Amino acid sequence: MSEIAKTYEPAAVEAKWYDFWLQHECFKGDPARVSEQRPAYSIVIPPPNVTGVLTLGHVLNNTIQDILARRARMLGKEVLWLPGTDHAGIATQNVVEKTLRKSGEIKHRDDLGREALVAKIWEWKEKYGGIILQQLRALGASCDWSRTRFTMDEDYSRCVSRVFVDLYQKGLIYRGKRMVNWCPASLTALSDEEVVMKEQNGALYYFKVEVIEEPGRFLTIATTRPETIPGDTAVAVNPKDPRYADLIGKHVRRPLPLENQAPLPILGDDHVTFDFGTGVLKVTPAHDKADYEIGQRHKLPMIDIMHSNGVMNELAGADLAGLERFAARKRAVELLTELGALEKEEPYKNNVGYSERADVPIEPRLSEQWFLKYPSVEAAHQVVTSGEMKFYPERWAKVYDHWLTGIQDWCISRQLWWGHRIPVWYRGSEVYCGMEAPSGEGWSQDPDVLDTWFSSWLWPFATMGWPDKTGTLAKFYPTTDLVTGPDIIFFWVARMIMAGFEWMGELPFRNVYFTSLIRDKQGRKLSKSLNNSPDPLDLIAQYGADAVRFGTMRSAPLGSDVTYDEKNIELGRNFCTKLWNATRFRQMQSGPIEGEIEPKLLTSDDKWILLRLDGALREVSTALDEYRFSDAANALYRFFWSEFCDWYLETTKAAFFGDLEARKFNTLAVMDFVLGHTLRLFHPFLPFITEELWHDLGYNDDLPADQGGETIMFARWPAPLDDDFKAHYGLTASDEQFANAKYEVVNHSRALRRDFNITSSKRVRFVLKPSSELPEHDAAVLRILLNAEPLDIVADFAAPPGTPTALTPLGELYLPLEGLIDVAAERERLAKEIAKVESELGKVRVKLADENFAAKVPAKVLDEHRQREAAWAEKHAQLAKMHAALG
RNA sequence: GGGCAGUUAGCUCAGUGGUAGAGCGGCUCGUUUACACCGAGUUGGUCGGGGGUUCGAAUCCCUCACUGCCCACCA
Repeated sequence: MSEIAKTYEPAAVEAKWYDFWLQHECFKGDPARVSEQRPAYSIVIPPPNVTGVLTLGHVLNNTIQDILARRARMLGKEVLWLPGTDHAGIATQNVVEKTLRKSGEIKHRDDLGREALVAKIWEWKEKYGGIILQQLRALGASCDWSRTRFTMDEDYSRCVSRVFVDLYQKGLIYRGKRMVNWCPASLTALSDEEVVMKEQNGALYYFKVEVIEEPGRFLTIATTRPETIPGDTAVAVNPKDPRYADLIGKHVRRPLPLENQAPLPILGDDHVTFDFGTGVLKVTPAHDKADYEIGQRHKLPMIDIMHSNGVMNELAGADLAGLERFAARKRAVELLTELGALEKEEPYKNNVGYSERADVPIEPRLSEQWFLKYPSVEAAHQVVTSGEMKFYPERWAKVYDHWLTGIQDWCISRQLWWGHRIPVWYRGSEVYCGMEAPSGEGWSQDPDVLDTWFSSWLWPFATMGWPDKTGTLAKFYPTTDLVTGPDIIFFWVARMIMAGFEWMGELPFRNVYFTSLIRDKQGRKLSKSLNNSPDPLDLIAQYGADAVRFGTMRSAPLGSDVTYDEKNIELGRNFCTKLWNATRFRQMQSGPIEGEIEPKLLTSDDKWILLRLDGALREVSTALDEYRFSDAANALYRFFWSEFCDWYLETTKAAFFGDLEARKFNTLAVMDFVLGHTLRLFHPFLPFITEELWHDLGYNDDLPADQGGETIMFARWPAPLDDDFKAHYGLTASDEQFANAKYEVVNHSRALRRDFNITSSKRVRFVLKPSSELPEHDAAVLRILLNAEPLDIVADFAAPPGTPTALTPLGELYLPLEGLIDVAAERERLAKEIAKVESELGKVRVKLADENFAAKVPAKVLDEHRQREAAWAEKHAQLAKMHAALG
């Protein structure tokens, strides 16, 4: 308990409490504590790249995880939120190589060689890796840092080898010469998922070739890649195509290169479509996936005309050899033109596969690689379609299903140095696969490393001590929730599910929450290169971590993208300030109090706010149960600002500043009840400020440590108010209605002030002619909310004609203006009011007059319309009477 | 080419059959002691177009348009 400062200074408060939590080991997940009474809740962080720095995407993702983890703790669960980083093979090697080149240390990785470069990357990792984990602390992430893992930790690496060997022995991993996606920039094979399609403005080139058996007869072929002509080994047409069917089995003369005049056979293949280009396809089995398959079907030779870096080799012919592939394309077109073979060139848009990392077009290339036939596909498929594992939003299940249905073998080897080395050794024609090097002389290990995702897919259990299934793994696996971006649903989520079934015999997590994508105001993804991605640490420094968290949560709905707007963060900051000041107001009235709420002394306002609190408790819990974080945040915002501050707090002033001293204690007790619930309800969203205020108000002092005595982190999650509670305190719907009616009187008074230009700060006399007796407290509240001096409650008030009047649910409210009475003006004002009422009344009456309506509408709706009509009609009658009284 | 989202106030978005909403912005007024990072009031919408179902449609159905994302071996 200490005095709340005038303004909230997030930086100091955040550092103080984060240190406190760490010192008290509040984030620790201990399997020994798990029991039936204390169930486990676990979540593994999607490991960011070691090279990563915090982005708004991470803020969104990790705030959600933190909310889930903190709420689970408050619900009395033993929580493990396990953090860590991913070695991110290709990305990290690129970053470090680039750094070394920039500093002039090397020109090329070969300058260092494999071992030295890997050592350098490790050095770099120790120094800069994990910056992002430090940054997550600034956000308030309650990860169990003592369990931080890295995908290249020694025991993690053993897990990777173990599953490789296992899969190899099961016959699911094989080595083969296949067409793969080759990245000519990174000089490695890639998986299908690492290739992104991009639309290109290219050209379609039409060139002709002569049929050898029928001199003078030419075929025209359309291609986007004329530079691959030297690699052609056939020409294909559809056998059902009447234009060309007779040519199958004959040959054409190869147009390029000039020195290779070996004829190309014309063959029939169903893959060829009639209506694309000319219906004649050049077949280049070594440089196109589809052509490769045609080649296989027809046993065509393959001519690889390119080096691995995309430069044409000597098989491309003297004219093209040595040229980079796109330069070669230009040259090939020139050559075709010179030969008179080029018929035309049309602009053409097509999709080209790009290397996701290096952002260059990939080259289909035949090479020796390791492949994996995915394991446990059926189980992974079933668990989602059956609904045992739930996706949020649900529609991702369909995407997942579709991918799993058409799944191809996974190319898992990479020609890189940074990563898990493939656990296979060769000696002559002998091959050995094992976790350790084979004994004996002359063995050499496969030089390739594994795809990064081949280690990431083990994350949920390899981080928990697998293959030892006791301890952590026994208690915390399967994890409860996974929170990640939909962009890695195939890369990571799907594969983790398979791995979970394959090695744990069980799903790895029960629920998957896919986060929104954050875009800028122009709808673009946030990215470094566009420089449209604000640094979350700057935002935290400027607005406070809670503000960033709350602003982000409030604006990120389940299931759709969000547009980033700093205004949202600002709103978060304003909200924290509001929370701070409202709490300060409580403290200014009194220090901590002893004792309970006295039911008999509850006012209609007290009952109203308790019922509104109940509504908020239900709304927030339900929303969180359904992973609707923005709805939960909005409910909190609305409750606290629009209900607690705007109305309830103002009514308490009747007790605190008015002449009803007797109610002061009870009002404090109600405030403490509401604030105590509110702070706990807010804690997962706003961990720092709630912890600070919890202590400042002294709410921690009378609770034992495991109920939030030392920290709000372990305070009980507030349950909705039950029926016993409501009965005990006499909370009924009619109390709520009465309070609402009272607040409506206030709204009417404000409208009157507006109409007669009386500012809200000016104290004026109001007279209420009550329709029923008004309790003393409510009169006092009205006096304060109306800013009336005095507020006369006069049952038989006879207002001078022309006195501004409003009809309220509690009676007629008068604004007697001495010397300012203007009968004509008041008559006009009433006429306007009447017109409005008549319009509403008319609308309802039109509906009710419709025979169809009355006959077909449900009774409930009909009833509701009749009530509405009656209400408007009554109002209309009263207004008309007042209008008539003015003469 | 296939699939999935979305289109509501100037902006960002709620609203799944019954009186169109919130926040921000704009405008007006206000330093009444929790808060000007505030309070009070006010201004903004033929709910993308067209058709249909219904007593009644932002909401259900059909269709079109536009935007975004995912999947796909027409070179």
